[in-house]
Parts: sequence; C-alpha cells; structure tokens
Amino acid sequence: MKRTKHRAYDDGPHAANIAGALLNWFAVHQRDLPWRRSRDAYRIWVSEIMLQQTRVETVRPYYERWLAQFPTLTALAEAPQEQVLKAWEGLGYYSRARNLHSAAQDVVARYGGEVPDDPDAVATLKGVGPYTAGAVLSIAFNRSVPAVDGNVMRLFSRLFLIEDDIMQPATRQGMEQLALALIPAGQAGNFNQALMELGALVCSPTSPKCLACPVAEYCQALAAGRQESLPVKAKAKAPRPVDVAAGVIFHEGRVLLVRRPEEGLLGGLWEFPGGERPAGATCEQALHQRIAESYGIELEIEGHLTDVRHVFTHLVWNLAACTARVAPGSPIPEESETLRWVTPDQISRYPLPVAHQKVAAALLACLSGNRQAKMRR
DNA sequence: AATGCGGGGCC
DNA sequence: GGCCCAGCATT
Repeated sequence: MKRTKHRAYDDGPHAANIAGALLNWFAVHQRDLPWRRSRDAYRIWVSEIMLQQTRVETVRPYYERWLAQFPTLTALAEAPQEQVLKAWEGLGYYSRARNLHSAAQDVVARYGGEVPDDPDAVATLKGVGPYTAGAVLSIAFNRSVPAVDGNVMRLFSRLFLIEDDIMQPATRQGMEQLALALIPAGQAGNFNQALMELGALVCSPTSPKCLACPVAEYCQALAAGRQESLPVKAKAKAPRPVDVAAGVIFHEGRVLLVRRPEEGLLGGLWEFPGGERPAGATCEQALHQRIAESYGIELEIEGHLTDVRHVFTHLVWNLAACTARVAPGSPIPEESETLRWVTPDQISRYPLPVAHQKVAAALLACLSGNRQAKMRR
C-alpha cells in the first residue's frame, strides 16, 4: 500500500448518489455567469485567476472589460504591462495580473498561443496552483482532476464531518483525493463546478440553506446539528498598523508620480511619493526627509490634503496626504520608467492603489473647488 | 509550515 | 469590527 503524506478521508457508501444529486442540482440551479458561456481555455483561465480570493459579483465587471480589452491570449501577451495593471486596478493581489500576463507570453512562446491540454504544462504556468490548474483542466478540457477551493472545503467539511483545520495544506490535499474519488466519469467539469456552486449558493459560510440542499440526506454535519460550526479554520492574525505619508508635489502645474517595485505590496502600481512614516511623525516631517533622501527634492509644504485609512489583509495603512511644491532652486528629477510628472487630469491613466485613488479624488475635488471659488469672485 | 499579498461585501 | 471570498509564491 502506498503511503500518503496527506490526510486520508473516506467518501463513504453514498459517493455515487452524492455525485449524481450534485450534477442534477447543478443542471437546474447553476448561475448564468459570463465565463460559463464559452469553453475557451483562455477565458476560463482568466476567470479562475480573477476569482482567486475574490467574489463572483466583484469579478463580473472586471471580466467583461478584460475580454473586451484582451479578447485573446495573444492580445494579452502583446499588451504593455501598464495597460494590464490598469485593467486589474482595484481587484487586488496584483501579482495575479503580472503572473497572468507573463504566463500568457509564455504560452505564446512555448505552445503557439493555445493553452495546453496537458496537466504538467498547465501546472508550470505562473500563478497557476493546484486549484486553478484543476479548474482549467476540468472545465475547459473535461479532464478528471480535482479543483478544491474554499467552497469545496467548506462543503466537504460538513458533508463528511471533517474537523481538520482547512487552512492546513495537508487538509486540502486530503480533500483533493476525496474530490478525485467522487468525480463521475466524463463529468469532471460539471461536477467540479457543481461542488463550488453548491458551496456558494447553498452550503454558505453562515446560515447554510440545508432545506434546499440536494445532498442534505447524506450530510453528516447536518445529522449532528453541527453545520454552523464547520469548517474549522484557524483565526487570522490582526493586521499590523502602519503610518504612511503621501505627498502631492507640484511643479509647474504637474504632480509627481512614482512606480512601486515589481515585487511586494502593490507591486508595479504608481503612487504619490512618500512611504512609511516613523511612529508619531507628521506627514510634513516624513515628506521633507523621505523626498529629499529618495529624489533630492527640496520641498515647501503647503498643507494637509486628506487622511485615508485603508485595511489590507495583513496591515492597516493610516495614510496622511499633504500638498507641497518644489522649492525654488531645488533639483528637479527627470522622468524615467519609475518617475513621471503628470497633470492632475492624467493621474487616472495610471494604475493606483485604492488608497492613493482616494488621495487623487481629494486633490481633484480641491482643485475643482478652487476653480469654482475663483469664478465666483 | 508559516507568511505576504487587496479589496469589498455581508453579518 | 470580524469574517470570508472559485489561492499562489516564497521561505
């Protein structure tokens, strides 16, 4: 007997009945989603990347715009990264966009622009992990591979009364074995989608709709009255607070935008220069120091513009934004790949973090207010 | 195995 | 305010 590193779960005596009930339910109740109107592997792939840690209703408008802008894998591969990030702006986890872009170029170079119908090849694509590989292969090519996401883990935790922490990799691997064993022959795509759709529509995180569930009669958690207390999931750590400064720095009617490094938080996005503030430091103090250090600019601070509080998964920005202008005689940094002087109305052409979009909105409101005030005078 | 990585919607 | 979401890469 082969030893398995992951946990082993038993699909029980009703596996075939469960699978059949799920397929029947899915045939009737599945939502009409944009990515279900085609079996094109590129479209399926795009949808699966967007849907990582992201709700269907959030993804829908991004997906529609994306396909209008990048209708084919080749079109995506040939687009500049700036345009790709702009199309992703606001969706979060920006490495998804950078990896998808780079993987598309990879598919053009290595597979002639067609997503390979090959598990080994798909698994090597950047940004494609076990779930996404399984989803693309099963939905686009109907290959019998599991696609276990948060929905499926929640459903399985209840259906089979599994009390292991779903955050543990070993638990997910065990559930992948379980999912594989349940796939009906020739129905992988529909079955995997049925599992996720049931998790999304019926076996919801709170208040599961067990009365409407097609597999309620097989559900061990429901039988034990424990459906509300599963799945078991470790609590996330509290986000760490970080004070941040952002400077709207004017010079001859333009403001300074700088590009964040490719890797790390908000990688590749543009922002108003500044950065982390030492604890207790004001926006003015932090800007004087950091802008001089990084760009050699001497500043004259004009005043406070706005405060933005922004919560990430693992940290909280307390962002303070000031306006300033370049002091007379100060050196002026030249434009480069990571530095631009732009007029206020051009800011929205650049992909910005949401927190900095709010600073830009405050700036435009302020400028508009000044203009109206002048006209009234 | 643990951590970094967004943003929004719902209770 | 907390929780969750069609996860992945890196260490």
